[in-house]
Amino acid sequence: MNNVIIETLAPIFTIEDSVFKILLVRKKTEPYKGYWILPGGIVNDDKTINECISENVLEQAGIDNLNFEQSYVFSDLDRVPDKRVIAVSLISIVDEFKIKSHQVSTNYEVAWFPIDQLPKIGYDHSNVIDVAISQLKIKLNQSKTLQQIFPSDFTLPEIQKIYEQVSAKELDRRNFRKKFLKLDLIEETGYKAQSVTGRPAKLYRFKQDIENVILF
Amino acid sequence: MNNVIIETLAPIFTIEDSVFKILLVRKKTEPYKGYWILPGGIVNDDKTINECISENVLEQAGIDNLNFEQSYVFSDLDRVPDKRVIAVSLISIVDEFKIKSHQVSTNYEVAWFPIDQLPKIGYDHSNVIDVAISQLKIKLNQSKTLQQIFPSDFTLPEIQKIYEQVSAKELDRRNFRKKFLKLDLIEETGYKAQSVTGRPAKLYRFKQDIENVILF
DNA sequence: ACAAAAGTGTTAACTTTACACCCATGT
DNA sequence: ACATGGGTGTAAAGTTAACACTTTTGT
Repeated sequence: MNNVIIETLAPIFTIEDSVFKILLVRKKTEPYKGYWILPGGIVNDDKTINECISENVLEQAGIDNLNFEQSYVFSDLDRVPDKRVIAVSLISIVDEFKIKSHQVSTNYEVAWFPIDQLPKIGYDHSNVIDVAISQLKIKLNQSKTLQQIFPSDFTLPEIQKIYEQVSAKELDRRNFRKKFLKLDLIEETGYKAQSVTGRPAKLYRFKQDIENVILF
Repeated sequence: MNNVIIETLAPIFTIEDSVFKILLVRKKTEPYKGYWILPGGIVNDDKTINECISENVLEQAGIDNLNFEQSYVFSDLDRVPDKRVIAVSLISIVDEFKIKSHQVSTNYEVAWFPIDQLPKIGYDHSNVIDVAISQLKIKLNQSKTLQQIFPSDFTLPEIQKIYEQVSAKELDRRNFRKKFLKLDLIEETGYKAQSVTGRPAKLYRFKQDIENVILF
């Protein structure tokens, strides 16, 4: 006998003003009515897990064309009340610009939360989010992941702040710059960022067809 | 409607005489009768995926008390003929000594194959094995993984050969030795390996409670 | 002119690489 | 005694780490 249901869950991350954020949707029905949960849904027999999560994220969060990478499978017997549901979690990383220009409205209440200021989370999704965050930090050591967050212009201080958060220690600005530039992954755009205060930083972009190298 | 079945699959690796091997079982029934496949089985609603794979591996391969780490989820619609089966693959790494002293006989035909000399493989398990091998190579850069393969004595040339296979390039013996010893993970046992030819190598063991560091 | 953050260069410490000879064992 | 593979040291090149002053902008 086999009453196992399989669902997908999508921790979707972005960075806004050097703050890591995750997208959550508010649950409209019991159980956990009013709580925030990850987008996702049941896998039917005519869909792969990638098709399933893409459709659910579009329907619930209004974002299309994301890339997903497998995070982890959660199979505890009591992770969903009264049913046996195994969850496959799939991480996506999206840039600020894509969200602002492409996210469409849905029938769901959707919001981005800083990862250290999460609301009340339903089911075992706190656990799913914790696992995804620790994997996100590992992924951010790869140049291709960084490129997903910064497909267009960025400044070196912005990137430095990411690494200071990921490694939880401060880095020397001069050494960071030297090391990063030596990798030969990025080039100056010739433009400068808008400075809020202080000297404006140079804007850089990733070169085309970069290698996926370990950064730090 | 939901006719999705979930199964576990276990690529189990060991190293014998510096050769990477994987454990396979011969399928006794159609489809793929006579082909070799990974141990594993259907997940019922009263088992986590870890419980499921542990029981299946014990029953089929006769090995108990393995540690498993998630590899990947395979959800292509046609990966199993006539049914919709999603597979969760879980890698285990086991040492030669444990196999020889603890593996018990089962009703299955079981064998270890060098990973570059695989037999005829059933279902999509070639693909599952390929994914597992590439992840195994990444894992072998961690000290804890190496310790799983060498819980007791080993020689430095043995370990060097592993890295030469993983990185597909030759390393200098003197530099390898210096770098590895400097990590302060291992200690001399005072004994020497049996030499087939040439000077016998010193035997080392891992220290207790080592850090899980990146090796190369 | 001042506050705020970005940009830049040099030196010392450390790590990595390249390289050749001797040692312990079995035959 | 010889063949085979293991063990050892040193010097040059490259990388990382430590450190302070100047520049550009907004107010």
